[in-house]
Amino acid sequence: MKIQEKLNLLYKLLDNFYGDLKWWPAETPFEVCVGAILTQNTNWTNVEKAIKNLKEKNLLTYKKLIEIDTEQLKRLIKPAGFYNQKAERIKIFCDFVDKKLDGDILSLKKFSIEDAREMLLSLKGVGKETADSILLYALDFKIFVVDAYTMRLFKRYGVGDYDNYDKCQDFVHKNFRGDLYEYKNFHACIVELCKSYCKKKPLCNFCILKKYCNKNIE
DNA sequence: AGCCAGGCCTGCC
DNA sequence: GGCAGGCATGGC
Repeated sequence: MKIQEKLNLLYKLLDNFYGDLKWWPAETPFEVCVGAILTQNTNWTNVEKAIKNLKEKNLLTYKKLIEIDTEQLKRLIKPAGFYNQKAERIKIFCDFVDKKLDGDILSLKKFSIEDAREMLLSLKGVGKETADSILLYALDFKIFVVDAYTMRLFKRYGVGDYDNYDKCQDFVHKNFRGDLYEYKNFHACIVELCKSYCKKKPLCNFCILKKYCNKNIE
């Protein structure tokens, strides 16, 4: 089977297994952005606590987050870890929304995907995965989000051995026949699958899928 | 008790 | 342009 077919089949398997994971779990595009920064190298359950703290005080707008004292912001997002860096990154991001986007993150939709990505990447604290998560889940740009899970999974399934974000993303862009929703759910399924993957458990989701996969592919 | 989580920046080379 | 080291909390 061709690699391209294998990649598309992988998504079908995941979609059959998990269905619509309804990513990103957030009420507004702005919340997606804040969540994307907070979740950097951090368990999502910890991020939820931080988001909850912000919501309880009605602080989840760029204006409120610009106004708030940085030390107080640090206390509120503390559960998400790396709170010193993340507080600064959130401040920088909100400043960007205020000064460059006229207060509306959706203004980025006026730009080409390349330009919008460039603008996000220029912000300190926004790397490729964070930028792409914002582009895909907050702005509905059709771009594939790569992470460590993705490259690991692709290697294990034998659809390519990538150790490089751009090359892996490029591979998906060229070979995955999915619409916007499927781009969103593909990444979500990969994360969901890999989170539950454990070497010690013989019948974790990964193994079940792999068996299913082997049976139906080869 | 130790390892990991939905990364990114800096400072080296 | 690649790569270690630092950042910090909470769950298992």
